[in-house]
Amino acid sequence: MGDIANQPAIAASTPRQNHLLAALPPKEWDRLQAYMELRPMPLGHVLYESGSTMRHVYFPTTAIVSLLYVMEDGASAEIAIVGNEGIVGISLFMGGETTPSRAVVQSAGQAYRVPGSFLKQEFFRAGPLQRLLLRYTQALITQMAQTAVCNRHHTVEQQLCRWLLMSIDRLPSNELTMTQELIANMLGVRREGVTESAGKLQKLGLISYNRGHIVVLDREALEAHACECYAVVKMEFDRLLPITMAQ
Amino acid sequence: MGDIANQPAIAASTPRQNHLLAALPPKEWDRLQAYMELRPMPLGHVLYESGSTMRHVYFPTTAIVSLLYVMEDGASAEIAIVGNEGIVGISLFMGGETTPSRAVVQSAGQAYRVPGSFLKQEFFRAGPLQRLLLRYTQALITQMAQTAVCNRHHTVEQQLCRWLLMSIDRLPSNELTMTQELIANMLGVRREGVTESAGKLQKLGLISYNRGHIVVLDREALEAHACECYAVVKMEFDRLLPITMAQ
DNA sequence: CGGTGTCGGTGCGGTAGCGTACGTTCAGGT
DNA sequence: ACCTGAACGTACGCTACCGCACCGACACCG
Repeated sequence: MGDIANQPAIAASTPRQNHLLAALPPKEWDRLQAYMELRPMPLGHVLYESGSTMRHVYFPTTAIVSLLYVMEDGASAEIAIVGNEGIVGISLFMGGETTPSRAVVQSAGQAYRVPGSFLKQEFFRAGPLQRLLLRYTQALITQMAQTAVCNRHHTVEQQLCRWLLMSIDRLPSNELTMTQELIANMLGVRREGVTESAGKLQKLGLISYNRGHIVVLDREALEAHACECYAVVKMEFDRLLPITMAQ
Repeated sequence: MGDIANQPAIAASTPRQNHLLAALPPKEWDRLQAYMELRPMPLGHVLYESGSTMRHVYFPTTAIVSLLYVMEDGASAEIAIVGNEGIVGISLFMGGETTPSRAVVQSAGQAYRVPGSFLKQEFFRAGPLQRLLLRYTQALITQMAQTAVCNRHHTVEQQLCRWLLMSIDRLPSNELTMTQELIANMLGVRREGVTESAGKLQKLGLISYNRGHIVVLDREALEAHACECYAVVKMEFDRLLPITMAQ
């Protein structure tokens, strides 16, 4: 549709599409810029494996990355989701270097890559970058906490609504490319459960989907259908990271 | 039993019982000491209400604090658990000042209280204290992430085992005072569910309980009964915070 | 000593989601 | 044009857990 109009040329990302990068003051920004490298993020690409040492951090612009925990028996569950509002690889500056979870590209796009050692060095200047990253980390913590609550108390249908909303919030349009099987992996439920819930949402006219292509038709109704978890996390992100500057 | 021998007098806490405080170098420690105040932590006491501004942080010594999310309909779920290995109130130095969750004393004891403004100031010296707190925060993140996974995939019985293990890890003995009703609130399940699982564990000889008094009889078997989540979190805490110094 | 409230045990119908299995529809390749 | 495989639909028995209701046991208190 209007995608081409919205994204001139082949939509080469600009760093400022990432909200964290956009919020940096000029001086911090200048130092960082030299080390940034734009990288393609194909669907399914694994940025970090569980327990592996991280060498880079990533600032997504158009890509969406899922933080996923994979259990011994192969079952999985999404811990959090990171798009152009955030950064992948917080454990680098938090001090642990690794995490027990996996970072995998959930929606193809692009991200800026920065060497971990350099970001760490910048982080410990204890300036605006540090404050920004810490605030983001707190927002991420809220998201994880709410995921725990949601997993405990809410139905698959509610969780699907939340997940769809969180995803399109991180994309330029109201469409996303994602099979029901993949969504099931993220939510940690059966594929059939997603089929059923998605079918229900389609019948209600909230979404339409077709072979891995999902369009959100009625965003407001979808919000009404979701559990409170979506709103709680969104409000907390807006509160902690009000710097929703030039996209 | 040997409790009296282990805890001379009425067990007045010493600051170094908290692992984070114990790990501080002398200089940091000296600055902090003047601002610390030992506080009793009665069962059920609410340290922070969801969304309220935090004025202090707490370093538990003998108390255990639960980070609990309470939903609109009154249902609840534990997000994480903090004992003498940690600190309550990370959002103060992370930058958000508040969180959408509640901190409530799950096991009575004591904690050292420090004014938030002072801790924040110390944190931004970007020295050992900062590094320590950030590492702890990452460990906490792992705990929350694993809670999300556990809520998704594991049975009440497995979760109960995990919860018991995490609790006694933070206490000097293998006993804890906790009704099944309270445990149910923490796990976000029905009281009857806890009754059933606890009864099973008792029949197996892993624990014994009586009117709010639980004794872990066979720790190893309990670990074997728990899901992998317990071990994952424990290993991550040990890795990130190896400073398990003088208790 | 008996009353009252907390704590725990049990039972029963209802249901969301699981595991499994098998079908259908569509896209893309040779 | 056909074949293959990916994506989605449907159905069935099963289990864990919920909501509710009720009851017994013990502890503390007047």
